[in-house]
Amino acid sequence: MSDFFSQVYEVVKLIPPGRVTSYGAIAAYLGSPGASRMVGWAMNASHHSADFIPAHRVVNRNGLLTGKHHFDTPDAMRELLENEGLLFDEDERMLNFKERFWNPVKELG
DNA sequence: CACCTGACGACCT
DNA sequence: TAGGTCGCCAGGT
Repeated sequence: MSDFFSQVYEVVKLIPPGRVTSYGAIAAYLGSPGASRMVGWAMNASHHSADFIPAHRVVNRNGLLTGKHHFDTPDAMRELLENEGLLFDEDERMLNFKERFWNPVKELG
C-alpha cells in the first residue's frame, strides 16, 4: 500500500467521526500540495475498496460539499455529516467547519 | 502513444 | 467580488 490512492484511503480512514478535512490538506500531508484533484479522484474510486472509506468527511477548503453528486443521492453526503453533528446552511455550506476541521498534517505529523 | 478530463486550490487579472 | 489560468497525476478514449 504505497501508491497515492492507497495512501489517501489510509488517511481518510483515520478521520474521526464528526470531524472533516479537505482534499488539499490530504494532498499536502502526502507531500503533493498540488495534487488535491487526485484526492477527489481517489474518493471517486473509493467505492471499489473493500474497506469503508468515509469519503463524506472530505470536503473542499470552503466547507462546501462539492462531492455530493457522487453519492447515492444528492443529499446523502450532507445527511451523513449531519448525523455526525455537522451543521449546514441553505447552500450546504458547513457552519462549524473551522471547529470540526481535522488537519492530518497537525494530527498525524 | 497523444489528448482529455476531473469530488481541488493557489494565484492572477 | 468574480472569473480565468495553471499545476497536480491517474485513467479513460
